[in-house]
Amino acid sequence: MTILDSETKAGETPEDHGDELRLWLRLLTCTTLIEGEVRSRLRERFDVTLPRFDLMAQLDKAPDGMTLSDVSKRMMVSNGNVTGLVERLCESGHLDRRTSDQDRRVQVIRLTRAGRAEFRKMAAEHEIWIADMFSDLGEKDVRDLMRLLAKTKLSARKAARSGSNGNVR
Amino acid sequence: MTILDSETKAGETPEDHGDELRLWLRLLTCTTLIEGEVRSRLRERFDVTLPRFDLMAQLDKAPDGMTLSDVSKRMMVSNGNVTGLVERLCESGHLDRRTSDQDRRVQVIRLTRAGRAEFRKMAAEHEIWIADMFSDLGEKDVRDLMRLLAKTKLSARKAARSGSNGNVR
DNA sequence: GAGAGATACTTTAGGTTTAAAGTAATCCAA
DNA sequence: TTGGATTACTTTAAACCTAAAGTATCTCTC
Repeated sequence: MTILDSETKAGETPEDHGDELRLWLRLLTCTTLIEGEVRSRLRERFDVTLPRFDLMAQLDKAPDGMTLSDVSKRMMVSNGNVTGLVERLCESGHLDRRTSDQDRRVQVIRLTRAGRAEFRKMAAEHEIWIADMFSDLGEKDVRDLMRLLAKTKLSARKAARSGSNGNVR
Repeated sequence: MTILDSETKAGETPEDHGDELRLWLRLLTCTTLIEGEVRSRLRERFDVTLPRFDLMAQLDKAPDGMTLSDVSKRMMVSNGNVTGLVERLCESGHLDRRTSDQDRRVQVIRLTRAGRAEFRKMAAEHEIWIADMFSDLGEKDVRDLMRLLAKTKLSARKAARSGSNGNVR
């Protein structure tokens, strides 16, 4: 469809990256919008913060527990952040934490019975909220978005890897 | 393409919202990934935080300045947050702040000459980073994503409006 | 089995963020 | 024109978050 790629004659002129920037801003807006709404509903409805909910969501998918490092990687947050979150959730009785037998550096955390029950209750409503937010999208829209975002994720991850260290070009 | 819509016989059974939930998680992952990368590059390359950069980006688009409320709405963050950010950016000489003549409650902020120059320098690189992150997407992918995210934004905003107050159903 | 390096986690300092309460200025209706 | 409501911003307390430095433990090589 494109008549002529505007960048065919090498990188002389400063290339136009406006489209990608606008796309990024739109992506960010969508996420911020939804995240903010979820955050405020979690607080109003269950008096829980989003990070706590997210952490519990990770643990709910791991009946045998996770190490703090696992959580940190999955949630894409720093180690120190997880330490604090876990501490508070243990104190409130949602989480159980114990040192691994095999490796005394490792802390294994898991949801307590009560923590799991509370999470399940929240998750059920949460899922409806999310469905509501996306309700104007058709089935094909959802499929397309899934595909395009998967592609985006791969693209971004590649750029992140090559950009932060090796620095090609 | 769908043989039979699984939800044709009314809302008896708990409907399946798994697709939307997965879509939301993927959207969140993409944003977190890119945001984290941008954050770390801004720090390494320019020793500036992402919120500061975002605020300056808003001001760069408003040569006549903005009120704190404007900024707060645009950035979708709380008022108190903006107060602190602005304070630090004024102190470092990037921003200029003065009380409106018409309305003494209002603070108008704008980039200083130095602040604008520094922002432009950062923005130029930032734009390349973003383009890089999306570089595996074709032109059509970008167009499609723009369209679908616009639709998502409208859908989410509608749900947010009806959900937080009116509470239909 | 001793030491170098890696790994898992914690601590620290500083910045960001929110919700909620507080202050000051403006608006508006009786 | 006066008093109540609204608006713009600030302050406060608590949580979140990161990067960087620190501690404890493990692994691996010789």
